[in-house]
Amino acid sequence: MLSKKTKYALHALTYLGKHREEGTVLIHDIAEEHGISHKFLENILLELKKAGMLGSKKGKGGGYYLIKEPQDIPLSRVIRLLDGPIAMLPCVSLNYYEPCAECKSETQCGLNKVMIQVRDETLKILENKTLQDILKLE
Amino acid sequence: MLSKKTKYALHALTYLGKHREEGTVLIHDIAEEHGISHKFLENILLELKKAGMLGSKKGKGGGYYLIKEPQDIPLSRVIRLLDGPIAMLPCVSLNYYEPCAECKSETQCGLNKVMIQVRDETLKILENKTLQDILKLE
DNA sequence: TACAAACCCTATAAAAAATATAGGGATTGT
DNA sequence: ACAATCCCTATATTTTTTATAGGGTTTGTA
Repeated sequence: MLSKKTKYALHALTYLGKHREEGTVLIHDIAEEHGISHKFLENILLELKKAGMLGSKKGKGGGYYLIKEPQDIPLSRVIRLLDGPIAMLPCVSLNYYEPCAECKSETQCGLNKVMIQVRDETLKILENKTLQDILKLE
Repeated sequence: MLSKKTKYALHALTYLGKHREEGTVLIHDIAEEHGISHKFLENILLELKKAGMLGSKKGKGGGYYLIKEPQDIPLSRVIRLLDGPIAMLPCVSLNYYEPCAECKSETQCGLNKVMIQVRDETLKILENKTLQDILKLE
C-alpha cells in the first residue's frame, strides 16, 4: 500500500493540475479540500518542490504550481520520491538496491529472478500511468 | 516492498518445494539455510499452515511439507496472507477494502479509478507468477 | 512408559517507520 | 509596516514490523 504521504501527494498534484490555470494554489486550499493536516501537507509539497515537480511563490499571493505537464508526471516518479522503491525486494531495486542477507548468491536465487520480472512488469504500469490519467478521470 | 515476513515465507516455500520429495522438512533447516531466526520463522510457517498452504507433522521425525503443487501457489496468495492488500489504496482493495476519508465521492475520484486499473494489472502479474516459477529458476 | 524431538500457541519486548505537530525564519505584495 | 505565505528543522506520537520468550502438546522410539 502507498503511504499516506504518497496518497496525499497524489491528491495534491491532482488538485494542482485541476487548478493550473489559476497561477498559484494555497497549501491551505488543498489541505481543506481533502481534509489533510496543513502542516503535514506542507512538508510533502516541499519535498515535491525539491524534487523539481512543483514551483512555488512566497509571500502574499503566493502558493504552489505545477511546473510540468501532467502527462510528464508518471506515478512511478511520485511513488519513488515519497515511498521509495517500487521493487518488492531490495535486491532487485533499480534505485534503492541493497544485497540481501539470506541468499548466498543472487544469480542462483529463483526469488531474485522472479522479482526482477515482477519489477519490470510493475514498472511498465507505473511509468505509463501519469497525472494526466488521473485528471482525465475526475 | 515486501515485509521480511513475506520474503522469508517465500524463501521457506521455495525450500519446501525443493525438498518436497523428502517427506517433511524441519523449521531448523530452513532457518539455518537462510540465516533466519528460528522462532520468527516458526510463526510464519504456522500462519502458512493455518492458511492451508502447508501441512505439518508433530513430534520426532516431524516437520513441514507443501500440500499444494507449486504451480498452484501464486505470489498474490502469499503476499495477501502475510502483507495484506495488493492494491495501492484501501479504497480499491478487493480483499481489504476501506473507504478513504479524503475524497468526497469514490465514483468521482480520478485517483480511485486509476488505482483500480493499476490494481487489476498488478494482480494479473502476481496471480500468474507462482512458486513454480521461482523453483524453475533456482 | 520415559524421554527427547518437533511443532503449537500466545504474549510481550524492542526497533523502526509512518504520521503529525510545533515554531520560528525568509520573502513578498500592498 | 504588516500580513500572508512558503521554508526549514526538530521533535513528539502512534503504528507497524521484527524479534524473542516460554511453556504446551504430540509423536516416535528405546
